[in-house]
Amino acid sequence: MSGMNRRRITSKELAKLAGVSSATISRAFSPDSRIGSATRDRILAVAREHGYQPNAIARSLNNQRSRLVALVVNAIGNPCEAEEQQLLVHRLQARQLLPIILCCADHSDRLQLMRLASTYQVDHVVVFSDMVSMQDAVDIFHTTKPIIVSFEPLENEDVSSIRIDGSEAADEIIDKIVRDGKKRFAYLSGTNSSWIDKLRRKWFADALAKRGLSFEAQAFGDYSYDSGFKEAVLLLHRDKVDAIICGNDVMAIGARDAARRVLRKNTPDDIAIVGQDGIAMAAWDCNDLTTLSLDHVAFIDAVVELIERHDAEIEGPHSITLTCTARWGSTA
Amino acid sequence: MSGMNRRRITSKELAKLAGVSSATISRAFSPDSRIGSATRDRILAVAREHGYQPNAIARSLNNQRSRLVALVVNAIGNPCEAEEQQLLVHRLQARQLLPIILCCADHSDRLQLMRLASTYQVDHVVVFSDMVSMQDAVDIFHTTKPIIVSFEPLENEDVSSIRIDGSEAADEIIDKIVRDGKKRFAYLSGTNSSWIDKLRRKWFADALAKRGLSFEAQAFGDYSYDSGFKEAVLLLHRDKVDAIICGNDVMAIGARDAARRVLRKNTPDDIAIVGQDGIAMAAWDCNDLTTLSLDHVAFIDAVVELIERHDAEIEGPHSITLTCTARWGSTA
DNA sequence: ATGCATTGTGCACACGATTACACAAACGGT
DNA sequence: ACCGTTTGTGTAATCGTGTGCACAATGCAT
Repeated sequence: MSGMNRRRITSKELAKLAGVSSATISRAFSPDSRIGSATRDRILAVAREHGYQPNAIARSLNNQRSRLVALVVNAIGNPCEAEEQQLLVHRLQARQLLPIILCCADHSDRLQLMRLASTYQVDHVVVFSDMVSMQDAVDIFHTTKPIIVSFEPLENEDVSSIRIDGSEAADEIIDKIVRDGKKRFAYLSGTNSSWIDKLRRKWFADALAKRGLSFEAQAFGDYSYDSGFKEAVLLLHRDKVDAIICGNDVMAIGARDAARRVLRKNTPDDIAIVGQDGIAMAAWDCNDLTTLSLDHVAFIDAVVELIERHDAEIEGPHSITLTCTARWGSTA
Repeated sequence: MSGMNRRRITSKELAKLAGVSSATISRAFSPDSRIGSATRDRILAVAREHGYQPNAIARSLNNQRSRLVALVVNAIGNPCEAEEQQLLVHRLQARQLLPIILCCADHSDRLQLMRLASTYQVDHVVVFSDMVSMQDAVDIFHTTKPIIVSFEPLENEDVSSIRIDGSEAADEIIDKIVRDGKKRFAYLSGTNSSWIDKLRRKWFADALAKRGLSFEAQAFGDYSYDSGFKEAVLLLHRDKVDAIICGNDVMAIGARDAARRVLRKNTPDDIAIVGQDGIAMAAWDCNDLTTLSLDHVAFIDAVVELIERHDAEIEGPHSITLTCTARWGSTA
C-alpha cells in the first residue's frame, strides 16, 4: 500500500497469500472466466492490499497481444499533426491501448527506429509522417497487418488506409482568389518532396490548370514558421507573386508576417495567402487564416474505425476517403 | 524478406535453420557474450534473410528491463509542453528507449491510466503534467522510482526531481512594468489550482509585494487561447487592470488579441502582457511576447541526466534546480 | 606430454502470466 | 438413488528470450 516495497509482487506470491493457485489469481482478473465470486472478491481484496497488478509484459507474451500502438509522426510539437495526435491518443487510452510515439523528424535512422518499435509486437501501427515511405513501414511491420493512414494511393498492399481528398476545396479557394484578381501563384512546399506534399500541391495545381493558370514559382520550406517567413520574402520580392499557397498553416502564418513586415503588403488586398490543415491557431484573431481544412474529428474517427475493424479481424485491406473543406479567413 | 510471411519467426526456429541452439541465437544478438565471430556472422545473415528480430516483450520479461518510459503529460497539442516533449522523445530514442505517452487532460481517470502504464513495467517515469498529484504518481509507480519534474518542493520522498525557479526573472519583469507606470496587476491562472500554477503566481506576487503592490484581480483559464481571450476581456473591462501576467504564452497571446480587438488597447503602452514558458511561437513576429522563459534544452538535459543516474543505479533521490530568464518582446 | 586457462556451444531453467485439461463437488431432474 | 451437467479449482504446458552451469575443444606454457 505505502510506497515502501520496491519489488512488485507476482501472481504466484499473491496466490500463496490468498491460499489459491496462481491460475485462480489470473482468473480473478479476467472478466469472463469461471471463478467463484467469493473467491474473486477475496483475491481482489488481497491484491489491492499488496498493490498487485498483473504484469502486462508477461500477459502480452502469452496473449500474443501487447495492446501497444505505434504512432509514426514527424514531430510532436508541430501543431499541424498535434491536434490529431492528441485526439487519437485519447481515443486509444479510452480503449486501454497505449501509444508509443516514434518521432521521425531529425532522426538519423527512421527505419531502425521503426524496427525497434516492431520488436515490441505492437498491435497496430498508424503512420502520420510523410518522411517514411509506406513500403518501408509495410515491410518492417509485416507481422502487424494493420498499417495505416496514407495520402498516397497504396495499391495492391494488404494495409488499410485513409485517403484524403482536398481537390474540391482547393478549387473553391482558387476560384475565390482568381475572382479577386490575383494572377501570379506560388506554392510553398513543406518538404522537399514527400508524397503528401506532392498530392496537396496537385490539388491546387489542377484547380489552376482548370483556369488556364499554373504556379509561377515554387519554394521549399520545412513546415516551420521561420521557413515560411524566409521563403515568402523571396517569393514576393524576387518572383513578384501575389498569391502563396502554403503546405501548412504554420508556414502560412510566417508568410503573412513576412508580407506584412518586410514587404509592407496586406492580405487579402495586396496578396493572398492560404494555409493547409485547419489547425485551431489558424482561427485565432491575430491569424484569421484562409485554409484548406480537414475535419480532425472525422479523421481520427476513421483511424479508430480501421483499428476496430482490424481488431475484429475483419479480413482484407480497408480504405476510407475523407474530403477537405475550405475555411475562410481574412488572408484570401 | 518480402511482406509475405505473416508470423514472426522465433529464436528456436531460427536456431534450427542455422543449425545451432536457441541460446546461441540469443548470444549472437548480445554484443558482449562469448560466441565465435564466424557463428555470429552466419546467424546474423540467416536472421536477416528471414526477417528475424528478437522479441522485445520476451526479452523484457526475462531482463526485468522494458526500455519503456512513461511520459505523463497534460496534452500533446499544447505548445507549452510540446517543445519539451519533442526534445525528450528525441533524446530517449537516441538511447533506444521508447516513450509511452499518457495524456491526462480530459481523461476521466488519470490514476487508472497511470496504473495501466505501470503494469507495462516501464523503466522510468517523467511527470510533466500538473494535473496529477505527485503523491499519486509515486504510489502508483512505486517500483519505478519516477523522475519527477516537480516545481513543488518534494521533501522526504524517494524520487528525483527538477525544481524550477523563476523568482529572479519575475522580479526583473515586474520591475520593468512598474517603471513603465503600470499600477493594477492581474494574474491569469492556467488551471484552477495546481501546484505549478501556484508556484508561478507566487514568483510574481513576491516581486509585487517587494514593491508594496499586489494582484488586484485573478482569473482562471485553462491554458488555451480562447480562455486567455475571454478572461482578459473581463479583467480589462470589469477590473480595469493595466497589466496581466498569464500562466502560459498561449493565454498571453489570447489576452493580447482581446486587448487589441475588443478593448482597442495596445501593448505595451496601454497595457502590459506577460507570458510564461518561452515557446517558439512567442517570438514570432506577429506575437513578440515578453515572457518568463525556461531554457528547454537545459531542462531536458536535466531530465536525461536524472534518467542516466537512475540507470546507473546511483542511489538516493537527486535534484536539479533550473532558473528562468526574462525574454523581452513588445508586450511589456 | 601434461596441466591449466580460455573459448564456444548446448541444456535447462527462469521471467510472470494465460489456458487447455482434468477432476472433485454441487446441483437438478427423473 | 442415479446420472448428466454445471461450477470451481489445481496441474502443467506455453509464450520467446537470457543466462548459469557443464562440458568439449582449443591454445599456451612448462
